[in-house]
Amino acid sequence: MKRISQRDIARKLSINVSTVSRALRGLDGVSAELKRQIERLAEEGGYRPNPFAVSLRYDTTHTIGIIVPDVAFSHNAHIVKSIEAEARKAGYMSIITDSNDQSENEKDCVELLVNMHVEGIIICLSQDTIDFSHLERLKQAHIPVVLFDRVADVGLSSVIINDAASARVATDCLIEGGARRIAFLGGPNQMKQNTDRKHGYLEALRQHNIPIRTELVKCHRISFNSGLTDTLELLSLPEPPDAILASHGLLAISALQAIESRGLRIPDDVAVIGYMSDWVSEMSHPRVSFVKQNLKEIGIKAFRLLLEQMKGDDSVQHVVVSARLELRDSTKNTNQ
Amino acid sequence: MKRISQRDIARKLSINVSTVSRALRGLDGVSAELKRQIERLAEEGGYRPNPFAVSLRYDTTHTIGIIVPDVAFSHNAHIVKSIEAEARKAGYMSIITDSNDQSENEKDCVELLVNMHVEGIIICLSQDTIDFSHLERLKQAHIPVVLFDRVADVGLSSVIINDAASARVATDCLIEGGARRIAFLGGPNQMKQNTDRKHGYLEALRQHNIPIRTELVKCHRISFNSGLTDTLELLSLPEPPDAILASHGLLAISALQAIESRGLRIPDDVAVIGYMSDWVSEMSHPRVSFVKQNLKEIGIKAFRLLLEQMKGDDSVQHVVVSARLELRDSTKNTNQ
DNA sequence: TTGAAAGCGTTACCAT
DNA sequence: ATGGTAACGCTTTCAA
Repeated sequence: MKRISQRDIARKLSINVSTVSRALRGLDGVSAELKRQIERLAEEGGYRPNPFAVSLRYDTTHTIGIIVPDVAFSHNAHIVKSIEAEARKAGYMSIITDSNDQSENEKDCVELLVNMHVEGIIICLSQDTIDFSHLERLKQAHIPVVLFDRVADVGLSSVIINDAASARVATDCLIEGGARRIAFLGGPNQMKQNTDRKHGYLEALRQHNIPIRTELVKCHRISFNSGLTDTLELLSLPEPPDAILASHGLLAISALQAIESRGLRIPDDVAVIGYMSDWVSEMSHPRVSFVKQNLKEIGIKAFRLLLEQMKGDDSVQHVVVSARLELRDSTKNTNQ
Repeated sequence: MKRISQRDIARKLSINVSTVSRALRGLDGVSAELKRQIERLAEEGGYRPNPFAVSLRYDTTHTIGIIVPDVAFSHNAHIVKSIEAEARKAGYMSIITDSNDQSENEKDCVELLVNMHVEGIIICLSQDTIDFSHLERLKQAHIPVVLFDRVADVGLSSVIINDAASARVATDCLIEGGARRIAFLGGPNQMKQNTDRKHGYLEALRQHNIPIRTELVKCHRISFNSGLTDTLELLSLPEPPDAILASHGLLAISALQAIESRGLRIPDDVAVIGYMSDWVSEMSHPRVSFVKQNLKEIGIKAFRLLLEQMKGDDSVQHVVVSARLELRDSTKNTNQ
């Protein structure tokens, strides 16, 4: 019930706490005999150092904070898991918070983590974040921050994938498969991630001299329903698309359903490529060809960047983890 | 950079820390004028109470621990999210740990959380946990524990769904759809959850006077691959099943793929019902009829049970959150 | 209304 | 080899 402390052990042996402290940490300056006794009592009493006392003493919490839009979404969950594992290895605890993809909550998460005295924060921004004052405040307070996936140009270190290039490659692939009217299903335009991917898509069209049709570009709030609505609209166009590049797993899955609901075949009538996790692609039907992101690597890199900052390095670094196209059954190509 | 403390404020105003403490907490015994000054300095300096000092003082951490087999799996992620939200409302931080569905790691997680001095732990056991000594130790240490989903008869409070009944209803549904050779795809038999569901399944068969065929019951380690292997084996039987009840999302999805790979139709050749989250069912193809579990409710109930214990109530309670069948496209029935 | 001091558990430093 | 003490930031109790 009540936890045993060094003082308790000291009292039982009629010795001083400082001796207990030394013994328990294996420092010398304690006779072998006494050390044995102390260790036995600690063992019996189930002694655990009180991490709060230690934190207080050293003025260091060995804790980091993580903010994601939705931990329950496969992509984020895997990255969080990876960050957590890497942090643990380095002796850091992780506090995971969820912004529900809303900027409002995101600010609360920052507040919470700052209050908890975390030593650093890793953030994937909400899709509606346009005001970065909370990030500015972190910077001013010299709290290490690393952004990943959804980043912003605010002078903070970041880990992203090669968004533009991967979108270009994906679009190339669709073109090679014979598609000429390729739609882009993305998120809000304030997201740099989205504009980068869109630019990659547009660049591929340009290189192949395919005219850009603005009605084929749908950039709204990312959600299953908006993906469904947008795709149905696309399919109702006088000249509907023969391929869709979806920049988020939710959008890709909703596109699949919309296409199927219209009785169209994938990939014959409409080909699809999406950004998603292996598991979501594996589960989809037909299995969606996807931009495979090394989620584990993203997590590892993000934590390492944070660690450097926490150790005093104040350089701003941008890491790009390259993603590659994985062909499954929603595209016509079979090469690679 | 350096954080401002009450002492800093006190020094600037040449007053005592205790006065600052009282002012900042809105206790009376501080003149309005002085209080104003203190609050202004606190505001300016971005003062935050040091949670470690507070924890040390009150001997209370306001922190709970959560252990799940895999946070990246939709079902668990949603429950964790719910627990976390409910805990936050009550002023508790959550430390989320992942056992990777291995008993070995699960013990490490318990160790970690105990070291962190969490006030209570909510656990979903690993599928291979057969030794409960770590739970026993928690009980002896009077650390509040609540099990959910995968529980054990070790005298600890728990939150589960109506496993047996839901499996019986699901099996009934398959029978009503015309199935006579129904397979059960489950997890290891040491899991009470699994045996309960299996019993529900068997009971339904018995009630309908359908002979029990042991070759149709596959209870192995839960994984995508084992689900695939088991289903392929089932389909290779001289008399293959005409329906499958899968007790886990991974197993259901792998069954779908196995069935499809054999060129069989769902639900006409083989009907399927699975235990899974809404999102996994929604994403599957055909959309799997599923036992819908109120994940949010499970999380809320689990935390509330824990909270009661943390407040001193030492009664062991077992809560059942009832799940219901949701029909989609992998079964022939259209009623309900 | 304000101050002084003790204490939470731990560690570092200095003394013995 | 061991003890004593101060300090981390905060709250509480008692005294002024």
